[in-house]
Amino acid sequence: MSTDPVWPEEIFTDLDRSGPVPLYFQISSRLERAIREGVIPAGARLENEISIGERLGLSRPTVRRAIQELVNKGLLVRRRGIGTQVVQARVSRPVELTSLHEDLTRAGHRPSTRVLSLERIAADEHEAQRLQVEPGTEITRLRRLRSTDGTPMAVLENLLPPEFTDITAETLEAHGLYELLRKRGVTIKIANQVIGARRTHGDEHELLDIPKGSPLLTMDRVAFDHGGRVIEAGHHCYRPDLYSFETTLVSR
Amino acid sequence: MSTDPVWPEEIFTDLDRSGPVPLYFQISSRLERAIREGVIPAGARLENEISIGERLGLSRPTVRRAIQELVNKGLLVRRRGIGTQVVQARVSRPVELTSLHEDLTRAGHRPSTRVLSLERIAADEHEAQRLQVEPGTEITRLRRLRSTDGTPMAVLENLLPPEFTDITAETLEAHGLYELLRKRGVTIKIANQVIGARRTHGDEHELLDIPKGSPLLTMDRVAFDHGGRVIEAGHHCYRPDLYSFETTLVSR
DNA sequence: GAGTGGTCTAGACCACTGA
DNA sequence: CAGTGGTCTAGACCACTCG
Repeated sequence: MSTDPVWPEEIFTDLDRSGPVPLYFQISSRLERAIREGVIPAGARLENEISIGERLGLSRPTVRRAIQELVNKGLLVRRRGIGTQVVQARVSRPVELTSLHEDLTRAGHRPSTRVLSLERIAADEHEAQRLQVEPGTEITRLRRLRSTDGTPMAVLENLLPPEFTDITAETLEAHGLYELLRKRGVTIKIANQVIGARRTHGDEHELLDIPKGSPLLTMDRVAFDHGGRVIEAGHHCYRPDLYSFETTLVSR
Repeated sequence: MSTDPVWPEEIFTDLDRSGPVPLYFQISSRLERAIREGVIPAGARLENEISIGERLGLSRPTVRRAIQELVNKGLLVRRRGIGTQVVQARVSRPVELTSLHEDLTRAGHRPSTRVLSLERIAADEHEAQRLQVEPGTEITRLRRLRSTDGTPMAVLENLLPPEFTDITAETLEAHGLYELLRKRGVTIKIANQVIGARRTHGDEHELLDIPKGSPLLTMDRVAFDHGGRVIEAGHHCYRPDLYSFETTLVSR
């Protein structure tokens, strides 16, 4: 009890018990902001779960769940018999279920997209397998060039199942694929990703303005809805000098 | 209630209420095995949480926690008002807080390691910053070649802080770095990773038996203990035809 | 021994879904 | 409407760490 594991009271004013936002989420998001802004410094110890609950008028499981969220994000470390501490390590944004377009916008950049091709085709064997449809099914094949602040950054190739054959190039140049899918009520529940590297093929070096045969960082993704249906299958390649994948791993 | 969301009773026999293994973990791990082995098929619906609890003599929060584990792993999908279903999509192993050596062993391969160099040096500015020590501190610099079934696969460069200056090349050729650290009671709590790509430098193409200037998949990692101290900083490069990073992402 | 997080119980009310 | 998961409460006992 020599150290004072407290924080400014005002972090947790105005908890809304009637609205739709869960209490544990209100707690964890405010706590996260306070940590990221340095209001609660790295290495600081939190109060124990029970007294936090008493101060806020919450039960221990609710407080505990809020803290668990930040433990999972790698912002806090809990140790039995010791307490809860703010992590010293700089935390990077995890690989999330978001699109490149959204990642860039959030990072303060202004992404732009050029649709290189947008075709409705009959799926060949390989494409049909990726989308889990019958070969010959009419699907959408899409190829885009994504730039950031005017610099070409990635070539995005995507396959879409039959239900999305009405997407137009104009909307794609303005809005990012995932944003369009969400607007149609399509929810991505799970995605499998494989990250790798290879040389440029075909016209990729011209599109990305790099030497022919240069290394590319690649990401292959298949996204599923709640029923296990494939929503989208993508093969993306990035200029490795402009893009990389960051993750924070937390031991369980 | 038309579908019968049940499973073989024998999955959950022999729950151990006195041992050190939490009940929720016993449930989730057995359930995971049953799903991975196909005993519970993809798309099957689970019973609701309350009746599972009654059948097993457990409270709802305990059952719920077990299910949540598998939702987080991407094996189950829960929807309010609907129920819980086994995911249809094939699930890949997530990027975990494990070493390459352990990943390979678990995948049934026989990794071998050649220690290329193992030096105790005074940290230059850049190395000191990565390990978060003072420049000039005596650290360990380590360079290894990791092969699988005889084929060279990755060049692993690591920096270790002063407390590990007594590690020998012999133990490193047999045991993998993380295994050695764990044996000394060192626990890695958090790691930041950046995955990227670049050309080969220096002698890397010779070591990996690929053309000079070929693409490499790279991973930079800094691992921390519970107190935020750096345990290890690594720069690894992999032959992209032999290695890639797989992840399953689950929407929150 | 005092204090911490880890686990577990037995209820409760609500929001959402489908028939 | 009944059934589902999402949230929340108010306790309890335990294992672990430290002084």
